[in-house]
Amino acid sequence: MSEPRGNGRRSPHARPAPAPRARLADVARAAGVSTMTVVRVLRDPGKVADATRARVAAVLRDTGYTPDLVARGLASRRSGLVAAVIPVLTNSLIAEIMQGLTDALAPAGLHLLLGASGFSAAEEEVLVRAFLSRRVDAIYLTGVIHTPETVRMLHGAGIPVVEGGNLTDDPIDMLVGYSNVVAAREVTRHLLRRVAGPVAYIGAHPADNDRARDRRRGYEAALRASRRTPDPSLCLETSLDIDAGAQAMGLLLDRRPDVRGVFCSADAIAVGALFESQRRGLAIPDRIAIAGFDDMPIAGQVVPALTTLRVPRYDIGHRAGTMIRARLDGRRVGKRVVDIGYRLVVRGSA
Amino acid sequence: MSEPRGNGRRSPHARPAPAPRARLADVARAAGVSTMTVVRVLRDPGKVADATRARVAAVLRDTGYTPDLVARGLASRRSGLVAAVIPVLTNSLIAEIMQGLTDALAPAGLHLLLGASGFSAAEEEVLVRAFLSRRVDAIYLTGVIHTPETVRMLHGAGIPVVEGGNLTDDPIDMLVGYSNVVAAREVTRHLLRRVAGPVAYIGAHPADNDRARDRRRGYEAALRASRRTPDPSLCLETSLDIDAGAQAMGLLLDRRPDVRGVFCSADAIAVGALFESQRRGLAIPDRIAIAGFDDMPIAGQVVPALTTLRVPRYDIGHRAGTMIRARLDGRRVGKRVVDIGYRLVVRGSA
DNA sequence: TTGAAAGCGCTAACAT
DNA sequence: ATGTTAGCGCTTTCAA
Repeated sequence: MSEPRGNGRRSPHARPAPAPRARLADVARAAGVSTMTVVRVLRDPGKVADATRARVAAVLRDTGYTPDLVARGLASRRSGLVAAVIPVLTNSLIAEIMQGLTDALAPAGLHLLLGASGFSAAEEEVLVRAFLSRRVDAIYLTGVIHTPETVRMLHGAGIPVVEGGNLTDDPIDMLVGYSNVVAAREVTRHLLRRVAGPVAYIGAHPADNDRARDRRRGYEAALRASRRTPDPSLCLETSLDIDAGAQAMGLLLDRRPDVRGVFCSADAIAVGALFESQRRGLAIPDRIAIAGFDDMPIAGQVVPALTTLRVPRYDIGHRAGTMIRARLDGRRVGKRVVDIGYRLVVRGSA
Repeated sequence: MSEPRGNGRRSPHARPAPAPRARLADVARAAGVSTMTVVRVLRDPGKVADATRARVAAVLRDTGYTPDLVARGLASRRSGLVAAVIPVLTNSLIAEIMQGLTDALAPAGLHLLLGASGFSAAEEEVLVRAFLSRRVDAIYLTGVIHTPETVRMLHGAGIPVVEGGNLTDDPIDMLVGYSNVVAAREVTRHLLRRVAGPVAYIGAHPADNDRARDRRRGYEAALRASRRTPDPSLCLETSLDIDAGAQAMGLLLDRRPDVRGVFCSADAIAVGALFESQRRGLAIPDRIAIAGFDDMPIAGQVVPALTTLRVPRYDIGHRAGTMIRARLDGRRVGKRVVDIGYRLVVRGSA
């Protein structure tokens, strides 16, 4: 026989003691039924007699009962939580993927637990361990580079895992991405066709970032395909933002005034490079051609507009969410690896 | 006497059955101690005899025990989860606030549960209800406009709440922000001093968005202070992105070719407006001056660079996280309302 | 220094 | 159509 609770709040300065939440047992007692009947009214009202249902519903309303999802999670072994590990929150690309993911998950009552690894596989491992401890129902990982321990834990966890944003031969489980190598090769090939002189590369640091790494590989592959040798003095690695892009472009122009084209591994970098070129009075694309990657909204607005590669980022997240839901619902996922594609967008800058 | 579990996995196609996780009781049994002793080794090793501690530690290592945070949450009434409700994930401003928040929370083992309301107070209410059901330990809300029901639930929940990004007379609990009205007035006043002709306003839709609403109010206040009357044909409301900003600027220029200055309620809009002006061959700032709000990274890079208002967005999130941690640790928070300030940044565009 | 017992609020499987 | 009985894996309180 459980007694009303709520006695003995601890802090003397506590604000007006929050009324203890009604539990299932409280509702059941007030309605004169068992907890199971309340549960049925909540989940499958058809199975309960009209009179009983009405009585229980009234109590439910009066008490403002809300289920305790923590308790439910423990009992049902389903937390209703999906975790995503991303490099940083402040990258608009990634943010769009997350928006797609949360939009796909929300209708199923699944909530998004977000962790930022700062582009570190080691930090990703820490987050994955913590999320598994929280018994998340599924995990989304950015990219395909992970520590062996991360992969081991994930295999052992027996939950759906989606890697996003790139392709790989041995995904942990499911994957939604596109070939960064091939896409970057295509952009670079476009530049090589448009430009007579040297074509440079400015990209993000590739450590623990397979997208950046593969984009550089694609650039180099395109050079070799056109019988040029990748030249280290034409390749810069920097941070993933506008300011860094501008600065890197300055460095490049100082070092190699003969450069005639630049492939930037991200639009943020490309836009910075474009502005720096403008500040130096270089005509785009005639004196120097610039191409980016991602097709961020700004790419279409800068003057001249940026030639870039469009990636369906929102779709990556949404598709990942859909695959996760399918698996949690017990359905088999036909294609565990989805190549979501991309498209070269030629504009004025190259 | 609990038996080893793990019998009877359901799906016939299930991948290699994940080994059942070790529980506290498993570790205790293997080490020949009680669960409490294991807990002590984990939390307060000094209180356990050396020999016992070594034995337990070895088992802990061998089994790779990780605590079940769901069970812990139920028993301790602390989920270790902090929820944040934001309008959208894809706004870089908000993303930086979230980065600050998660950076402040992570060291305390607190995880971020993120929900996107799509600028709808009703949707925010849905999310708050769901998060309370998850027994989150604290909540961060974007802005100061909420439904009465949201406020009621939050008051009743008895957990720390931080509203961020604006000021208000009656915060729900704690608040970290700055006066959008005063800040916008200052930017507009700057424009009015620099420009002879009409000064227009392009802003985000103000419904359920108090920051946008207040920035418009600040604009209008500055006009009145300089004895001008706000003119509806000079005020446009649109979406919060570059494309929308460009389009709105086009509309404005068609409608009021005499306009000489524009205050945009966000840098994203301002940058779009700037590009549209450039496409039309209008000199900035001589023919038309443009000012933004937020000081996003791009503001300093566009040519000419954007006059704008700098807001310490990362700090808003970080400070909010610090306040939440303080309260969860049982410390009293001295200033429950923090005016984090701002700074007018004058650059070439106005 | 160590342990036993009683929950936390819910779900699941099996009664009736 | 409704109820009963055991847990889920941990924390908490009280004892020894």
